[in-house]
Amino acid sequence: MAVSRQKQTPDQNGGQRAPGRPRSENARQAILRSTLKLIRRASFAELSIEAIAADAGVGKTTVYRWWPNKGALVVDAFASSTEEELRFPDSGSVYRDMALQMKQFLAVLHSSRGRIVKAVIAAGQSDPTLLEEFRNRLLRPRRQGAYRTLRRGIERGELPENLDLDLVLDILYGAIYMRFLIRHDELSEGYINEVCRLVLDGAVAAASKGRKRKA
Amino acid sequence: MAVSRQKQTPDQNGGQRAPGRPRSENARQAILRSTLKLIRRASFAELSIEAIAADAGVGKTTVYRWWPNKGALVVDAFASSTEEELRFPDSGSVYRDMALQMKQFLAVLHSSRGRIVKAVIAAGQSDPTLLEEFRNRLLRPRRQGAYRTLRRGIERGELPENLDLDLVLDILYGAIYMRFLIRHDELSEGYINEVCRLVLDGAVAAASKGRKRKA
Amino acid sequence: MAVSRQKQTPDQNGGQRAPGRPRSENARQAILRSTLKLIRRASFAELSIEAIAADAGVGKTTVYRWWPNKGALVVDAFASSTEEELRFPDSGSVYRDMALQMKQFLAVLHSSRGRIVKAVIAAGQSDPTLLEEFRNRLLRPRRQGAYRTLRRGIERGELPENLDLDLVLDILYGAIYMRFLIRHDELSEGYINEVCRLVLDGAVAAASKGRKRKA
Amino acid sequence: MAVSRQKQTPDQNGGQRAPGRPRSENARQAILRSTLKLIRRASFAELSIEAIAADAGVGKTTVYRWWPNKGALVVDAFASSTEEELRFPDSGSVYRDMALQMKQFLAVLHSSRGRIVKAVIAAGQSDPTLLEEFRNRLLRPRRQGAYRTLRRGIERGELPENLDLDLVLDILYGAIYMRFLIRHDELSEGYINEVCRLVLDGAVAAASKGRKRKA
DNA sequence: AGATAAGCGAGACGGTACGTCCCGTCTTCTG
DNA sequence: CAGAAGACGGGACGTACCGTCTCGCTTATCT
Repeated sequence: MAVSRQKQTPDQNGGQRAPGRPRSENARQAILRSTLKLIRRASFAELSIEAIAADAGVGKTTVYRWWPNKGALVVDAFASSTEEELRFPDSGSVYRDMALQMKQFLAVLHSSRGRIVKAVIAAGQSDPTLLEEFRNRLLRPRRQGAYRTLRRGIERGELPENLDLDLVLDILYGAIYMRFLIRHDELSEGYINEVCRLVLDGAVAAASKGRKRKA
Repeated sequence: MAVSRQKQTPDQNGGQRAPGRPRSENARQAILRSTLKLIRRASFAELSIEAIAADAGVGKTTVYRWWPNKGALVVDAFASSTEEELRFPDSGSVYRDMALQMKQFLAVLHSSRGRIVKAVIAAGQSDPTLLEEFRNRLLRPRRQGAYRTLRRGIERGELPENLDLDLVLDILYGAIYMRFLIRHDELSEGYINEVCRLVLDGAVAAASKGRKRKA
Repeated sequence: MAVSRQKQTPDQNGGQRAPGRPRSENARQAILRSTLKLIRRASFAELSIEAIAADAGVGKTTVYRWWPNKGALVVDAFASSTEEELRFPDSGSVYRDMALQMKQFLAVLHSSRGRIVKAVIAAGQSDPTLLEEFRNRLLRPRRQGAYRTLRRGIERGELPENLDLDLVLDILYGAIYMRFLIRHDELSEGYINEVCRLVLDGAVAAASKGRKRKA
Repeated sequence: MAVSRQKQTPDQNGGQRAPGRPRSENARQAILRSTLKLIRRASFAELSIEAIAADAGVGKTTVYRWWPNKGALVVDAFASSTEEELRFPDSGSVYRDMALQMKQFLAVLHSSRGRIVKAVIAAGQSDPTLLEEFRNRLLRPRRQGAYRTLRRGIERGELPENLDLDLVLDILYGAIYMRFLIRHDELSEGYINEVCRLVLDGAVAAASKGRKRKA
C-alpha cells in the first residue's frame, strides 16, 4: 500500500515473513515526519535528503533503501498526511457536493501543504514516475469519489446521461490547478462557485444541444 | 525588453555609449541557443549552467553577468523563440476561433518546446519571479488576443454580455494545462473540441439561468 | 591455536560440550577460502568483509563473531594455507642451505600468496596486533629453522662463534623485503645468491677484524 | 617539481601562463600542512581527505584537483617536509659516512614522521603509483648521495672496484626497513653500526674471495 | 597614442549535496 | 543458541555544479 515498499509485504507473501531484520517502522515514520516538517520551510529544490536523514536521526542509506528519490518521498509523506481529508459529501445536489469538495481541496492548497502539491507537480515534470505516484496515490482515489458524486447527479436527473465524467472533472479541477500553478488571478471560493455553475450548466446545455443536433 | 538586461541599454543612456567593451551579442545568442538545445535533451533540473556555458563556448561568468538564474535564462530563451506562433484567428465564430487557437497551443505543447513550458511552470513553483516572467511574456500577450476573440463573440450575440472573460479563459486553458501537467489522460484535438463546446455552452446557459433567477 | 577462537574450544572445556548449536566448521572454512580467493583479486584495502561474507554464503555476523578484524582474518587465512612450505634443508653448507630456503621464500613471494604477505605487512603498519600475529605465526617458526641452520654452520667452522644470529638473518631477509616491498629493483635468484655471499662472507670478515681489534 | 602538478608549469610552457585563475599557493600549502598535522594523530587508513580539506579550510574538490589520491598527497606532504634533512656527509671514511646518514634516517623514522613512511609503504602495497612516487621523490634522490659516498670509498681503496652499489645499499637499508616494518627486534644506533660493519666488510671480503676464485 | 574601463574565455576557489560503499551492530526467523 | 539474512545509524568516498574569484586578453570610449 505504501509507496515505499519495494519488496514484498508480509501479506503478499502468504503470511510468511521475509528473512532478516524487518524494516523499522520508527525510522519510516521519522523520515516521513521530517520530510513534512522540512518541506514547509524550504522549496522542493532546497530540500535535501541529507537534511531529512539528519533531522530524522537516520542514515541516508535508510532513506535511499525505501524511496527511489526525493519526489517519491515527498509524495508519500504528503499522501500519508492527507488520506482522510478530501472526502466527497452527499447532500442531494451535485452542484453543492462538488463545490464543497473543491473548497476542501482549496483549503489544502492554501494551507502549508499546498507547497507540497506544487513541489510534486513541479518535480513530476521531469520525473514521470513521481507523477505516476501522484496520480495513483492522490488523484485516482479522489476521482473515485467524484465519479460517485456525478453519477448520483445523473440518477437524480441533474446531469445528462452519457456524460463524459473525466471531461467534466478535468475542466472543473483544471480551472483550480490553472490559477494555483500560474497564480495570475485570485483563487477563491467565489471562483469555485462560478466554475461549478458554468461547467455543470454547460454539461446540461451541451447535452441538450447535442440531442437537438442529432434530432 | 530582454529579461537579461540588468544594466543600462544604450538607448536609455541618451545615445551615449557606456565606456568599456560592449556586451557581446554573439555570446548572448550562443547562450540562448545552447539553452534551447540542452533543455530539449534534459529536464530543467538536469540542465546546468555549467553545461550551457561549455556548450556555448562561453565563460560561466558571462552567463551570470546577464541572467540572475537558470529559470530566467530558460524563459528568455523560450520567449525569444516563440514570439510569432500563437495568434488568434477571426473566422466569425467564437467556438471555431477559440478551438483553433487552442489547437495551435496544443501543437506547441506537443512539440519539443512543450518541455520548456513544463520546465518553466515547474521551476516557477519555487521561483515567483520566474513565474511572473512567464505570465508577462507568454501568458498576458496571448490573453489580449483571447479577450478580443471573446468580445467579438459577445458582439455577435454568441456569448452573453457581462461575461467574466478571465473565468472562461481559465476554465478553457486550465483543462489543457490539467492534462498537460498531470498526464493522466489523453490531450487531443477531440478533447479540445469537447472542452470548448461544454464551456462555451456553459457560458450561455449559466447566464440565461442567472437571468431567470434574477427575474 | 587458531587466531579466530575467541571463545572456549570444546577441548578446553574438559570434554564438555558448550550448550547450544556448535560452531559451524563449514562456515569457518568457507570464510577462509573466500578470503584467500578474494585477496588474490584485490588489495587488502579493497577487500571488504561484506564481500567475503557474501562470497562465503555466510552472515557478516559470523565473520565478526570469530575474527576481530579483517587483518586477523587475512593472516589466519594465509597461515592456514602455507604451513608446510618453508622448511630449511641440511646440505652441509650454510651458504647453500640459506640460499635455498631464501629462494623457496622468494617463490612464495612471487606466487599469488606474495600479495597476501604484502597485504599483511601493509595492514600491520596500522594494526600492531596484526603484525604480532604475523611475527608469531609466520616469522618466528621460520626463525627457529634458520637458527639451527646457522648453528650448524658455526659448528662446522663456516661461521664464527659468538655470531649475532638475528643480526645476520635481519640483514639477509631485510634485503629481500626491501626489494619486495619497494619494488625499485629486480628481486631474482641471482640477487639472493649475491646477498648470501656478501652477508655470510661479511659475517666471517667482521668477526676476524673484531678479533684483530681486540688483540 | 611538485608531485601535485598535473598540468603544465609556467616554466615548461615557455614563459607563457596557462589561462584561467592560477592555482592558489596558499591552498596548496594549507593542504600539505594539514596533511602532516593529521597523519600524526591518526593512521593512514583513518586519515580522510574530508578531514584534511576541512582542517585546511579548503574544498574537497581542490584536494582532488591536484592529488589523485590520499597516498600521493601524503608522499608529497612528507617529501616537502624532509627535503633537506637526509644529506650524506663526507668525512673521509665510507663506514663513518654511511653509518651517520643511516642514523639520520633512523632519527626520522623514530620521529613522528616515521608514521608517514610506514603509511606510504603500506598504502603503496596496493597502489603502484604511490610506490612510484615514493621511489621518485624520496628514495631516488637519496640514492644519488649514497652512490657518491660509496664511490669515494672505492677511490680511497676502502671498497673494492666493480662493486654493485645497489646491492650494497639494498642490504644496508633493507636491514633497517626490516626491523622498522616488522618490529620484531630493536632498531637502534648500535644495530646500525653492526649492520654497516658486517656489510661493508662483507663487500671487501666477497670481492677478495671472488678474485681468489677467479685466480 | 595612450589611458581607462568593461566584457570576455578560462578555470581555480570554498562549498553543498549527491548517491554509493562499507563499517560494525542489531533484530528477526530457521535449523 | 549458532547461523543467514538483511535493516540499521553512521562516516567517507569521489563527483557534479553551485556562484564567486582572479587571471590575461580584447574591444571599446575618453582624454
